[in-house]
Amino acid sequence: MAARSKTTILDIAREAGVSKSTVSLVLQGSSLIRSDTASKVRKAIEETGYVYNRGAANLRKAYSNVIGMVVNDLTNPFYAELAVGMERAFQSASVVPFIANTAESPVRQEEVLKSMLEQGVAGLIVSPARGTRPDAFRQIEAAGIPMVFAMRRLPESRVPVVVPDNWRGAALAARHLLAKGHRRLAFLAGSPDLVVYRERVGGFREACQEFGIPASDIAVLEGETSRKGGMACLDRALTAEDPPTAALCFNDAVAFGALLALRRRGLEPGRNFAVVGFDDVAEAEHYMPALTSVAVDTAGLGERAAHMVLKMIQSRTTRAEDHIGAVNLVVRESCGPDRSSEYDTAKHDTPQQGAAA
Amino acid sequence: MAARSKTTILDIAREAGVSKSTVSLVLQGSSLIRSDTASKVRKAIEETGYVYNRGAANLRKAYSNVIGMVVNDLTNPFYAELAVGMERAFQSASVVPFIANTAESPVRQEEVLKSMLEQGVAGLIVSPARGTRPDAFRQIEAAGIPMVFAMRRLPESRVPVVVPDNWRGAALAARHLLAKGHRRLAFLAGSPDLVVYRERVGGFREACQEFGIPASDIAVLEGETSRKGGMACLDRALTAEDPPTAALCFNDAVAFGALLALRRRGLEPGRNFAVVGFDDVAEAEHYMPALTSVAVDTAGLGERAAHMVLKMIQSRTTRAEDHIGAVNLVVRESCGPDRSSEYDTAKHDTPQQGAAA
DNA sequence: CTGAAAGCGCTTACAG
DNA sequence: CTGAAAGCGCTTACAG
Repeated sequence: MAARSKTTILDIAREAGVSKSTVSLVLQGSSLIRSDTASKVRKAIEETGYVYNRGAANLRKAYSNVIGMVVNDLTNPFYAELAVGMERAFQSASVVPFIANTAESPVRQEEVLKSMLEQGVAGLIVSPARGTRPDAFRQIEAAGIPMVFAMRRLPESRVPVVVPDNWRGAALAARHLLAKGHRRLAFLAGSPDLVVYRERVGGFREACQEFGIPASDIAVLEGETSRKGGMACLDRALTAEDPPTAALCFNDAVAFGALLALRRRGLEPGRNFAVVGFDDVAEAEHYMPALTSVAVDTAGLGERAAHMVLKMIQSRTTRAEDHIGAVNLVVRESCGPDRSSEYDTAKHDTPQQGAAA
Repeated sequence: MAARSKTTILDIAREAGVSKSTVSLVLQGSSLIRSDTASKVRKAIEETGYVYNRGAANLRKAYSNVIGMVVNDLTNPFYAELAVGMERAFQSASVVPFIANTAESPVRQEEVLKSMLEQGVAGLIVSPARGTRPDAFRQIEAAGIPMVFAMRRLPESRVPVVVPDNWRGAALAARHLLAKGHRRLAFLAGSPDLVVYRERVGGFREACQEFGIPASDIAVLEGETSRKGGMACLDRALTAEDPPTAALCFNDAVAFGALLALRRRGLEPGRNFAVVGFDDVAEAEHYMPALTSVAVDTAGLGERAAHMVLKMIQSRTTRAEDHIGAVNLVVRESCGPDRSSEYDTAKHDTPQQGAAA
């Protein structure tokens, strides 16, 4: 009801019997102010219910304490976990992260970016929407605002990225399948417009090659990177004349879809067909069967990205070294009997031989 | 690299050969400006890469176009869906929603709220963190900032809320179970510090009473409202001496946990034990077995909340009428053979009789 | 239709 | 240690 309170530092200066400069100084925790003066001021602040106007301060100081995170699909638990990691890192630094969702729309992304720019963000973490044009970030870059890409990179961009080691993760997963004796493999869902996809397929192909699998024995099926896409891809894979016996999925959502499609066809995942996911979202562990997946330490990557922008802001640069996060394969039940072992990056530098059935 | 570009309206005024008032006017789309003057100005804006400084504008105009959404757990897909609904509504109005996550921590919530306040938000949508103190929003209220609570309400608060009809949803679900012949029921997870919990348990109890079930035959088990909590609660329920045959779960996450625990004990959900969830998150449909759940139209509720604040801001009030959203039971497989019917609110105003087995 | 002037709430040299 | 003054980038009456 009350009209928006308009208490300003001038009011509290009057209240405390000092000048507004003094108030400003105590607000900033300056050591120039005598402690009894400071507490007098703080008392006045308390009593009047004064609210600091950060916008006015930023206008004068010419920098802000808000950092934007723009995420391509908040509905995917994966990105929510990423956001949580970023927030954790920002919490200690006294910056406020604001999250915005683009729902995988480049148009929406443009609006969101413009808002953030106008709002005067000090830095940006973005996971670009699918189909983002190369010049979508031109204005941000022209303004010299520190930015890092998380989880996704743009083909020819010089913006620093924080991504998992997609290539190796996929290779790890494929080797696992190959070591279990599978010789006809499929890669399910995704499409080449995503760099991630190209990396994952690359690792997958490399591993197959190491095991001497002819290219004709592997199926790379494009499709939506969702549960639905996974179902569709699996169905397509199985209708081939010489169908695969195992699949590496673009991500966990796709894997869940594949598992479901298998069940619908009366096949038992892990027995009749092996599936591996990618990302290792929280749900993977509790799925039925529990999903073997490539863990990427999502929240850790989020934190990393956060620290990266923070550092860039501090050192006034828009460049930084890419961070490629370690991955490891978490073996559960979706590829057959649980051998209760975790294959990690280190152990899998080289392909596992001699495990062909 | 480039230092933050400092182009101001004064620069573009000079560039276009007009006064800065004129520039400001075209920026606001005023019809006072002749169209050729306007296009001259727009051209200058284009060329200089000018970025509107919304902070400065807000300072002068004394209002802002940002609305804060503070959410208690972004990791729960349910809240992500809610956020998506809100964003959809804001997209048309030219306001920018900024999402912040409190991770169910009242301390974090306080920080976030303070930030939003200092940032000068025009309005707020919040889903209060668990354990929020009654006076947590005092400062927001004192400042007269329009605010609505979404999904959760605080015991004695006068802040308008947008929530689903928890009571009826729970009653619907319980009647479904009772109509299928179950006579020993359990309510799984949650705790009375959440108003939602009290409402859902209330509806559950009411339905049981309608069917003449003695209070001694129903078990209300408190617990964490997560997958893990669901597993624990189900285990506890089944170790009772006269165990229940069906359970209504606090939410879908709990239900997924219960389903899993059932499987672990060698029981088949839907055959040996019936379970119903609450919220009907996207995953419910694709679960194994597909989960019968109370649908609450999450995104719709989010939109509703968004429109509510928008309207409050416009009419300069902090009061509005509560919105209690309709619910309906989506019957799938987790309570036994799919009868491929949907029970909706209307059909279930009264309990279903005569279906006892 | 357009320009000159004041002011939003803060911070920052600059004196004292 | 504290006060008076200028200025951050915009908008808004007010003249013309």
